[in-house]
Amino acid sequence: MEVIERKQRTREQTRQGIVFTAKDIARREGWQAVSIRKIADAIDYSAPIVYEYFDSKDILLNEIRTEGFRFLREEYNRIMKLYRDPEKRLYEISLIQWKFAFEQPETYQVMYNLNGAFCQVSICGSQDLEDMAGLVRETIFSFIPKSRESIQKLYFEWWSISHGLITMSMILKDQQPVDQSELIYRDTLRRFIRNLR
Amino acid sequence: MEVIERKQRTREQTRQGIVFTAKDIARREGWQAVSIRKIADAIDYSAPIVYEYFDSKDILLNEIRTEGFRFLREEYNRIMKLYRDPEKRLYEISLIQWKFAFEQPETYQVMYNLNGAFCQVSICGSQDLEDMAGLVRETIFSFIPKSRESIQKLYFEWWSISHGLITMSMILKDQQPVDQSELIYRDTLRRFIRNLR
DNA sequence: AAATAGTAGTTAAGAGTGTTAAATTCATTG
DNA sequence: CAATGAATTTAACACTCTTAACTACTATTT
Repeated sequence: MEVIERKQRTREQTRQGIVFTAKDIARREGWQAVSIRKIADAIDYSAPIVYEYFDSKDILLNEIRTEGFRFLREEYNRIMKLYRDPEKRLYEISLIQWKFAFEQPETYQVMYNLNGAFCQVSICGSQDLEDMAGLVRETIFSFIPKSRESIQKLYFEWWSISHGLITMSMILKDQQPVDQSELIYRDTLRRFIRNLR
Repeated sequence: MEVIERKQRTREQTRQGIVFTAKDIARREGWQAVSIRKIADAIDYSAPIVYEYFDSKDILLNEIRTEGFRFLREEYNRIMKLYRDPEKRLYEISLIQWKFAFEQPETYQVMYNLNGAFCQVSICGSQDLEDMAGLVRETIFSFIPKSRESIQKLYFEWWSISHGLITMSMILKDQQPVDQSELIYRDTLRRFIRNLR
Protein backbone atom coordinates (compact mmCIF):
# COMPACT_ATOMS: atom_id res chain seq x y z
CA MET A 1 0.00 0.00 0.00
CA GLU A 2 2.75 2.44 0.89
CA VAL A 3 4.43 1.98 -2.48
CA ILE A 4 2.06 4.22 -4.41
CA GLU A 5 1.97 7.78 -3.09
CA ARG A 6 -1.47 8.34 -1.64
CA LYS A 7 -2.02 11.63 -3.44
CA GLN A 8 -1.63 10.25 -6.91
CA ARG A 9 -4.07 7.45 -6.29
CA THR A 10 -7.31 7.79 -8.21
CA ARG A 11 -10.65 7.36 -6.52
CA GLU A 12 -11.04 3.96 -8.16
CA GLN A 13 -7.63 2.87 -6.91
CA THR A 14 -8.48 3.85 -3.35
CA ARG A 15 -11.76 1.98 -3.59
CA GLN A 16 -10.01 -1.15 -4.77
CA GLY A 17 -7.38 -0.64 -2.08
CA ILE A 18 -10.10 -0.81 0.58
CA VAL A 19 -11.52 -4.02 -0.87
CA PHE A 20 -8.07 -5.54 -1.28
CA THR A 21 -7.02 -4.63 2.26
CA ALA A 22 -10.21 -6.02 3.78
CA LYS A 23 -9.64 -9.35 2.02
CA ASP A 24 -5.96 -9.26 2.91
CA ILE A 25 -6.62 -8.89 6.64
CA ALA A 26 -9.36 -11.52 6.45
CA ARG A 27 -7.04 -14.00 4.73
CA ARG A 28 -4.30 -13.53 7.30
CA GLU A 29 -6.23 -13.01 10.55
CA GLY A 30 -9.78 -14.09 9.76
CA TRP A 31 -12.89 -11.97 9.15
CA GLN A 32 -13.45 -11.38 12.86
CA ALA A 33 -10.24 -9.30 12.83
CA VAL A 34 -11.31 -7.00 9.99
CA SER A 35 -12.19 -3.50 11.21
CA ILE A 36 -12.72 -0.21 9.42
CA ARG A 37 -9.88 1.40 11.39
CA LYS A 38 -7.43 -1.35 10.43
CA ILE A 39 -8.37 -0.96 6.78
CA ALA A 40 -7.98 2.82 7.01
CA ASP A 41 -4.56 2.50 8.63
CA ALA A 42 -3.40 0.12 5.93
CA ILE A 43 -4.38 2.46 3.11
CA ASP A 44 -2.94 5.45 4.99
CA TYR A 45 -6.20 7.23 5.65
CA SER A 46 -8.41 7.90 8.65
CA ALA A 47 -11.50 5.79 9.26
CA PRO A 48 -14.18 8.22 7.95
CA ILE A 49 -12.58 8.14 4.50
CA VAL A 50 -13.61 4.51 4.15
CA TYR A 51 -17.19 5.70 4.58
CA GLU A 52 -16.75 7.98 1.56
CA TYR A 53 -16.49 4.80 -0.49
CA PHE A 54 -18.75 2.40 1.43
CA ASP A 55 -21.68 3.64 3.51
CA SER A 56 -21.21 0.82 6.01
CA LYS A 57 -19.10 -2.21 6.75
CA ASP A 58 -22.02 -4.34 5.63
CA ILE A 59 -22.04 -2.69 2.22
CA LEU A 60 -18.30 -3.27 1.89
CA LEU A 61 -18.77 -6.94 2.69
CA ASN A 62 -21.64 -7.14 0.23
CA GLU A 63 -19.39 -5.62 -2.44
CA ILE A 64 -16.80 -8.34 -1.83
CA ARG A 65 -19.49 -10.99 -1.97
CA THR A 66 -20.92 -9.58 -5.19
CA GLU A 67 -17.46 -9.48 -6.75
CA GLY A 68 -17.07 -13.12 -5.80
CA PHE A 69 -20.30 -14.13 -7.50
CA ARG A 70 -19.46 -12.04 -10.55
CA PHE A 71 -16.03 -13.65 -10.85
CA LEU A 72 -17.58 -17.09 -10.54
CA ARG A 73 -20.27 -16.32 -13.09
CA GLU A 74 -17.62 -15.23 -15.60
CA GLU A 75 -15.79 -18.48 -15.01
CA TYR A 76 -19.05 -20.34 -15.63
CA ASN A 77 -19.47 -18.46 -18.91
CA ARG A 78 -15.91 -19.23 -19.93
CA ILE A 79 -16.52 -22.93 -19.36
CA MET A 80 -19.80 -22.88 -21.28
CA LYS A 81 -17.95 -21.45 -24.27
CA LEU A 82 -15.07 -23.89 -23.91
CA TYR A 83 -17.04 -27.13 -23.77
CA ARG A 84 -20.17 -28.37 -25.50
CA ASP A 85 -20.74 -31.68 -23.74
CA PRO A 86 -23.17 -31.10 -20.84
CA GLU A 87 -21.47 -33.61 -18.56
CA LYS A 88 -18.09 -32.04 -19.22
CA ARG A 89 -19.58 -28.60 -18.65
CA LEU A 90 -21.07 -29.50 -15.28
CA TYR A 91 -17.90 -31.27 -14.19
CA GLU A 92 -15.71 -28.32 -15.11
CA ILE A 93 -18.08 -25.93 -13.36
CA SER A 94 -17.82 -28.13 -10.28
CA LEU A 95 -14.03 -27.97 -10.45
CA ILE A 96 -14.07 -24.18 -10.77
CA GLN A 97 -16.20 -24.04 -7.66
CA TRP A 98 -13.53 -25.92 -5.72
CA LYS A 99 -10.66 -23.95 -7.23
CA PHE A 100 -12.31 -20.64 -6.38
CA ALA A 101 -13.09 -21.63 -2.78
CA PHE A 102 -9.49 -22.61 -2.05
CA GLU A 103 -7.80 -19.84 -3.98
CA GLN A 104 -9.99 -17.10 -2.49
CA PRO A 105 -11.18 -18.58 0.80
CA GLU A 106 -11.89 -15.18 2.36
CA THR A 107 -14.23 -14.31 -0.50
CA TYR A 108 -15.95 -17.69 -0.29
CA GLN A 109 -16.41 -17.12 3.45
CA VAL A 110 -18.18 -13.80 2.90
CA MET A 111 -20.34 -15.30 0.17
CA TYR A 112 -21.71 -17.91 2.55
CA ASN A 113 -21.22 -16.15 5.91
CA LEU A 114 -18.66 -18.61 7.19
CA ASN A 115 -16.10 -18.41 9.98
CA GLY A 116 -16.78 -15.00 11.42
CA ALA A 117 -17.66 -13.35 8.12
CA PHE A 118 -21.10 -11.85 8.42
CA CYS A 119 -22.96 -9.81 5.87
CA GLN A 120 -26.59 -9.00 6.63
CA VAL A 121 -27.58 -8.67 2.97
CA SER A 122 -29.33 -11.78 1.71
CA ILE A 123 -27.36 -13.98 -0.64
CA CYS A 124 -30.45 -14.36 -2.80
CA GLY A 125 -31.38 -11.53 -5.08
CA SER A 126 -27.93 -11.50 -6.63
CA GLN A 127 -28.33 -11.42 -10.42
CA ASP A 128 -25.01 -13.20 -10.92
CA LEU A 129 -26.13 -16.02 -8.66
CA GLU A 130 -29.39 -16.27 -10.60
CA ASP A 131 -27.43 -16.36 -13.86
CA MET A 132 -25.22 -19.13 -12.54
CA ALA A 133 -28.24 -21.09 -11.38
CA GLY A 134 -29.72 -20.68 -14.86
CA LEU A 135 -26.59 -21.99 -16.57
CA VAL A 136 -26.38 -25.04 -14.31
CA ARG A 137 -30.10 -25.81 -14.69
CA GLU A 138 -29.84 -25.50 -18.48
CA THR A 139 -26.85 -27.79 -18.50
CA ILE A 140 -28.62 -30.41 -16.42
CA PHE A 141 -31.75 -30.06 -18.57
CA SER A 142 -29.81 -30.54 -21.79
CA PHE A 143 -29.01 -34.14 -20.98
CA ILE A 144 -32.01 -35.08 -18.90
CA PRO A 145 -35.02 -33.08 -20.07
CA LYS A 146 -37.32 -33.31 -17.09
CA SER A 147 -39.85 -31.05 -15.42
CA ARG A 148 -38.93 -27.65 -14.05
CA GLU A 149 -39.21 -28.97 -10.48
CA SER A 150 -37.01 -31.99 -11.11
CA ILE A 151 -34.31 -29.79 -12.61
CA GLN A 152 -34.54 -27.38 -9.69
CA LYS A 153 -34.21 -30.32 -7.30
CA LEU A 154 -31.11 -31.61 -9.09
CA TYR A 155 -29.58 -28.15 -9.17
CA PHE A 156 -30.22 -27.76 -5.46
CA GLU A 157 -28.64 -31.16 -4.83
CA TRP A 158 -25.60 -30.39 -6.94
CA TRP A 159 -25.05 -27.05 -5.25
CA SER A 160 -25.47 -28.53 -1.77
CA ILE A 161 -23.11 -31.43 -2.42
CA SER A 162 -20.47 -29.14 -3.86
CA HIS A 163 -20.80 -26.60 -1.05
CA GLY A 164 -20.95 -29.30 1.61
CA LEU A 165 -17.76 -31.00 0.47
CA ILE A 166 -15.97 -27.67 0.16
CA THR A 167 -16.91 -26.38 3.63
CA MET A 168 -16.20 -29.75 5.24
CA SER A 169 -12.81 -29.91 3.55
CA MET A 170 -12.04 -26.47 4.94
CA ILE A 171 -13.12 -27.44 8.44
CA LEU A 172 -11.12 -30.67 8.39
CA LYS A 173 -8.09 -29.38 6.52
CA ASP A 174 -5.82 -30.04 9.50
CA GLN A 175 -7.01 -33.63 9.87
CA GLN A 176 -7.41 -34.53 6.21
CA PRO A 177 -5.04 -33.03 3.60
CA VAL A 178 -6.79 -30.75 1.12
CA ASP A 179 -5.34 -32.73 -1.80
CA GLN A 180 -7.08 -35.84 -0.53
CA SER A 181 -10.34 -33.97 -0.02
CA GLU A 182 -10.06 -32.70 -3.57
CA LEU A 183 -9.81 -36.26 -4.90
CA ILE A 184 -12.98 -37.15 -3.01
CA TYR A 185 -14.66 -33.99 -4.31
CA ARG A 186 -13.79 -34.85 -7.93
CA ASP A 187 -14.89 -38.43 -7.48
CA THR A 188 -18.17 -37.57 -5.76
CA LEU A 189 -19.15 -34.95 -8.32
CA ARG A 190 -18.14 -37.19 -11.20
CA ARG A 191 -20.45 -39.86 -9.82
CA PHE A 192 -23.25 -37.37 -9.20
CA ILE A 193 -23.06 -36.20 -12.82
CA ARG A 194 -22.82 -39.74 -14.23
CA ASN A 195 -25.90 -40.76 -12.25
CA LEU A 196 -27.89 -37.94 -13.82
CA ARG A 197 -28.14 -39.93 -17.03
CA MET B 1 -35.75 -14.95 33.87
CA GLU B 2 -37.36 -12.59 36.37
CA VAL B 3 -39.78 -15.28 37.50
CA ILE B 4 -37.33 -17.05 39.77
CA GLU B 5 -35.95 -14.77 42.46
CA ARG B 6 -32.29 -14.29 41.69
CA LYS B 7 -31.20 -15.02 45.25
CA GLN B 8 -32.61 -18.50 45.38
CA ARG B 9 -31.06 -19.52 42.12
CA THR B 10 -28.31 -22.06 42.50
CA ARG B 11 -24.98 -21.66 40.76
CA GLU B 12 -25.92 -24.36 38.27
CA GLN B 13 -29.20 -22.63 37.50
CA THR B 14 -27.44 -19.35 36.82
CA ARG B 15 -24.94 -21.10 34.58
CA GLN B 16 -27.73 -22.67 32.57
CA GLY B 17 -29.51 -19.33 32.52
CA ILE B 18 -26.51 -17.78 30.79
CA VAL B 19 -26.37 -20.54 28.18
CA PHE B 20 -30.13 -20.41 27.65
CA THR B 21 -30.16 -16.62 27.31
CA ALA B 22 -27.28 -16.62 24.83
CA LYS B 23 -29.11 -19.13 22.63
CA ASP B 24 -32.37 -17.25 23.10
CA ILE B 25 -30.93 -13.95 21.85
CA ALA B 26 -29.16 -15.76 19.02
CA ARG B 27 -32.37 -17.44 17.91
CA ARG B 28 -34.31 -14.19 17.88
CA GLU B 29 -31.72 -11.67 16.70
CA GLY B 30 -28.84 -13.75 15.34
CA TRP B 31 -25.44 -14.48 16.86
CA GLN B 32 -24.03 -11.10 15.84
CA ALA B 33 -26.45 -9.55 18.35
CA VAL B 34 -25.34 -11.66 21.32
CA SER B 35 -23.27 -9.68 23.82
CA ILE B 36 -22.18 -10.36 27.40
CA ARG B 37 -24.02 -7.27 28.62
CA LYS B 38 -27.29 -8.33 27.02
CA ILE B 39 -26.99 -11.75 28.60
CA ALA B 40 -26.19 -10.20 31.99
CA ASP B 41 -29.16 -7.84 31.76
CA ALA B 42 -31.47 -10.72 30.89
CA ILE B 43 -30.44 -12.78 33.92
CA ASP B 44 -30.54 -9.70 36.15
CA TYR B 45 -26.82 -9.46 36.85
CA SER B 46 -23.99 -7.18 35.86
CA ALA B 47 -21.60 -8.20 33.08
CA PRO B 48 -18.63 -9.36 35.22
CA ILE B 49 -20.80 -12.03 36.83
CA VAL B 50 -20.98 -13.82 33.50
CA TYR B 51 -17.20 -14.10 33.69
CA GLU B 52 -17.53 -15.94 36.98
CA TYR B 53 -19.11 -18.73 34.98
CA PHE B 54 -17.31 -18.45 31.65
CA ASP B 55 -13.81 -17.04 31.37
CA SER B 56 -14.59 -15.54 27.97
CA LYS B 57 -17.29 -15.26 25.36
CA ASP B 58 -15.38 -17.78 23.30
CA ILE B 59 -15.53 -20.33 26.11
CA LEU B 60 -19.27 -19.74 26.47
CA LEU B 61 -19.73 -20.36 22.74
CA ASN B 62 -17.58 -23.45 22.96
CA GLU B 63 -19.76 -24.73 25.80
CA ILE B 64 -22.86 -24.32 23.63
CA ARG B 65 -21.12 -26.09 20.77
CA THR B 66 -20.00 -28.93 23.01
CA GLU B 67 -23.52 -29.30 24.39
CA GLY B 68 -24.75 -29.53 20.81
CA PHE B 69 -22.34 -32.31 19.93
CA ARG B 70 -23.11 -34.15 23.17
CA PHE B 71 -26.84 -33.95 22.51
CA LEU B 72 -26.34 -35.24 18.99
CA ARG B 73 -24.07 -38.08 20.14
CA GLU B 74 -26.71 -39.19 22.62
CA GLU B 75 -29.27 -39.21 19.83
CA TYR B 76 -26.88 -41.31 17.76
CA ASN B 77 -26.57 -43.76 20.65
CA ARG B 78 -30.32 -43.91 21.04
CA ILE B 79 -30.72 -44.78 17.39
CA MET B 80 -27.99 -47.42 17.53
CA LYS B 81 -29.88 -49.12 20.34
CA LEU B 82 -33.22 -48.76 18.59
CA TYR B 83 -32.30 -50.26 15.23
CA ARG B 84 -30.07 -53.12 14.17
CA ASP B 85 -30.15 -52.78 10.38
CA PRO B 86 -27.13 -50.70 9.29
CA GLU B 87 -29.03 -48.97 6.49
CA LYS B 88 -31.87 -48.08 8.82
CA ARG B 89 -29.35 -46.86 11.39
CA LEU B 90 -27.57 -44.55 8.99
CA TYR B 91 -30.84 -43.23 7.59
CA GLU B 92 -32.22 -42.48 11.05
CA ILE B 93 -28.96 -40.80 12.03
CA SER B 94 -29.25 -38.66 8.91
CA LEU B 95 -32.78 -37.68 9.87
CA ILE B 96 -31.71 -36.74 13.40
CA GLN B 97 -29.06 -34.51 11.89
CA TRP B 98 -31.75 -32.61 9.97
CA LYS B 99 -34.15 -32.49 12.90
CA PHE B 100 -31.49 -31.12 15.20
CA ALA B 101 -30.34 -28.44 12.75
CA PHE B 102 -33.85 -27.06 12.30
CA GLU B 103 -35.00 -27.40 15.88
CA GLN B 104 -31.89 -25.79 17.34
CA PRO B 105 -30.55 -23.66 14.49
CA GLU B 106 -28.61 -21.35 16.83
CA THR B 107 -26.72 -24.32 18.25
CA TYR B 108 -26.04 -25.73 14.79
CA GLN B 109 -24.72 -22.31 13.76
CA VAL B 110 -22.21 -22.23 16.61
CA MET B 111 -21.15 -25.79 15.90
CA TYR B 112 -20.16 -24.89 12.35
CA ASN B 113 -19.45 -21.16 12.71
CA LEU B 114 -22.31 -20.09 10.51
CA ASN B 115 -24.13 -16.77 10.11
CA GLY B 116 -22.23 -14.56 12.51
CA ALA B 117 -21.57 -17.25 15.09
CA PHE B 118 -17.85 -17.47 15.64
CA CYS B 119 -16.01 -19.63 18.12
CA GLN B 120 -12.23 -19.72 17.82
CA VAL B 121 -11.90 -23.19 19.35
CA SER B 122 -11.40 -25.83 16.70
CA ILE B 123 -14.33 -28.11 16.02
CA CYS B 124 -11.97 -31.08 15.89
CA GLY B 125 -10.72 -32.45 19.16
CA SER B 126 -14.26 -32.86 20.47
CA GLN B 127 -14.59 -36.35 21.95
CA ASP B 128 -18.32 -36.42 21.19
CA LEU B 129 -17.65 -35.64 17.56
CA GLU B 130 -15.04 -38.41 17.45
CA ASP B 131 -17.53 -40.82 19.01
CA MET B 132 -20.15 -39.89 16.44
CA ALA B 133 -17.66 -40.35 13.63
CA GLY B 134 -16.83 -43.78 15.06
CA LEU B 135 -20.48 -44.83 15.15
CA VAL B 136 -21.11 -43.75 11.57
CA ARG B 137 -17.92 -45.40 10.31
CA GLU B 138 -18.82 -48.64 12.13
CA THR B 139 -22.28 -48.56 10.66
CA ILE B 140 -20.97 -48.06 7.15
CA PHE B 141 -18.36 -50.77 7.69
CA SER B 142 -20.93 -53.27 8.91
CA PHE B 143 -22.58 -53.49 5.52
CA ILE B 144 -19.64 -52.80 3.28
CA PRO B 145 -16.47 -54.06 4.93
CA LYS B 146 -13.81 -52.11 3.11
CA SER B 147 -10.44 -50.60 3.99
CA ARG B 148 -10.07 -47.97 6.67
CA GLU B 149 -9.47 -45.29 4.04
CA SER B 150 -12.55 -46.20 2.00
CA ILE B 151 -14.73 -46.06 5.09
CA GLN B 152 -13.25 -42.70 6.08
CA LYS B 153 -13.94 -41.43 2.56
CA LEU B 154 -17.56 -42.57 2.72
CA TYR B 155 -18.02 -41.07 6.17
CA PHE B 156 -16.60 -37.78 4.94
CA GLU B 157 -18.92 -37.88 1.93
CA TRP B 158 -21.96 -38.66 4.05
CA TRP B 159 -21.19 -35.86 6.52
CA SER B 160 -20.54 -33.35 3.73
CA ILE B 161 -23.70 -34.19 1.83
CA SER B 162 -25.80 -33.98 4.97
CA HIS B 163 -24.21 -30.72 6.11
CA GLY B 164 -24.33 -29.24 2.61
CA LEU B 165 -28.02 -29.91 2.15
CA ILE B 166 -28.81 -28.58 5.61
CA THR B 167 -26.88 -25.31 5.23
CA MET B 168 -28.19 -24.76 1.72
CA SER B 169 -31.76 -25.36 2.90
CA MET B 170 -31.21 -22.75 5.61
CA ILE B 171 -29.78 -20.24 3.15
CA LEU B 172 -32.60 -20.78 0.65
CA LYS B 173 -35.43 -21.16 3.16
CA ASP B 174 -37.18 -18.03 1.83
CA GLN B 175 -37.03 -19.22 -1.79
CA GLN B 176 -37.66 -22.92 -1.22
CA PRO B 177 -39.92 -24.11 1.60
CA VAL B 178 -38.11 -26.10 4.28
CA ASP B 179 -40.61 -28.95 3.90
CA GLN B 180 -39.64 -29.32 0.28
CA SER B 181 -35.93 -29.19 1.13
CA GLU B 182 -36.53 -31.89 3.70
CA LEU B 183 -38.04 -34.16 1.06
CA ILE B 184 -34.95 -33.68 -1.09
CA TYR B 185 -32.74 -34.30 1.93
CA ARG B 186 -34.50 -37.57 2.73
CA ASP B 187 -34.42 -38.66 -0.87
CA THR B 188 -30.76 -37.80 -1.41
CA LEU B 189 -29.59 -39.53 1.75
CA ARG B 190 -31.75 -42.56 1.06
CA ARG B 191 -30.09 -42.84 -2.35
CA PHE B 192 -26.63 -42.29 -0.89
CA ILE B 193 -27.18 -45.11 1.61
CA ARG B 194 -28.69 -47.45 -0.98
CA ASN B 195 -25.72 -46.90 -3.27
CA LEU B 196 -23.34 -47.94 -0.51
CA ARG B 197 -24.32 -51.60 -1.11
C1' DA C 1 -21.26 -7.60 71.08
C1' DA C 2 -17.27 -5.99 68.21
C1' DA C 3 -13.90 -6.92 64.91
C1' DT C 4 -12.35 -9.35 61.34
C1' DA C 5 -12.44 -12.23 57.17
C1' DG C 6 -14.55 -13.69 53.25
C1' DT C 7 -17.75 -13.50 49.57
C1' DA C 8 -21.19 -11.65 46.19
C1' DG C 9 -21.86 -8.15 43.38
C1' DT C 10 -21.11 -3.65 41.65
C1' DT C 11 -18.97 0.34 39.39
C1' DA C 12 -15.29 2.08 36.67
C1' DA C 13 -12.01 1.81 33.37
C1' DG C 14 -9.03 0.29 29.22
C1' DA C 15 -8.80 -0.83 24.63
C1' DG C 16 -11.33 -1.60 20.62
C1' DT C 17 -15.57 -1.63 17.50
C1' DG C 18 -18.97 0.98 13.80
C1' DT C 19 -20.37 5.43 12.69
C1' DT C 20 -21.22 10.50 12.37
C1' DA C 21 -20.69 15.59 13.23
C1' DA C 22 -17.66 19.11 13.70
C1' DA C 23 -13.37 21.10 12.95
C1' DT C 24 -9.40 21.73 10.32
C1' DT C 25 -6.27 21.87 6.66
C1' DC C 26 -5.32 22.82 1.87
C1' DA C 27 -5.84 24.42 -2.93
C1' DT C 28 -8.08 27.16 -6.01
C1' DT C 29 -10.57 31.09 -7.46
C1' DG C 30 -12.27 35.96 -7.40
C1' DC D 1 -4.74 38.79 -0.38
C1' DA D 2 -9.30 37.06 0.97
C1' DA D 3 -12.70 33.76 0.40
C1' DT D 4 -14.77 29.77 -1.10
C1' DG D 5 -14.82 24.79 -1.53
C1' DA D 6 -13.13 20.28 -1.16
C1' DA D 7 -10.39 16.87 1.22
C1' DT D 8 -9.16 14.94 5.44
C1' DT D 9 -8.82 14.58 10.33
C1' DT D 10 -10.12 14.97 15.09
C1' DA D 11 -13.56 14.13 18.46
C1' DA D 12 -17.34 12.08 20.03
C1' DC D 13 -21.26 8.58 20.84
C1' DA D 14 -22.72 4.24 21.84
C1' DC D 15 -21.47 0.09 21.79
C1' DT D 16 -18.14 -4.38 22.29
C1' DC D 17 -15.04 -7.70 25.57
C1' DT D 18 -12.61 -7.87 29.67
C1' DT D 19 -10.30 -6.80 34.18
C1' DA D 20 -9.23 -4.23 38.45
C1' DA D 21 -10.89 -1.97 42.17
C1' DC D 22 -14.33 -1.10 45.25
C1' DT D 23 -18.64 -1.78 48.13
C1' DA D 24 -21.93 -4.13 50.76
C1' DC D 25 -23.21 -7.91 53.15
C1' DT D 26 -22.62 -12.40 55.69
C1' DA D 27 -20.36 -15.33 58.81
C1' DT D 28 -16.95 -16.46 61.87
C1' DT D 29 -13.84 -15.47 65.57
C1' DT D 30 -12.36 -13.08 69.59
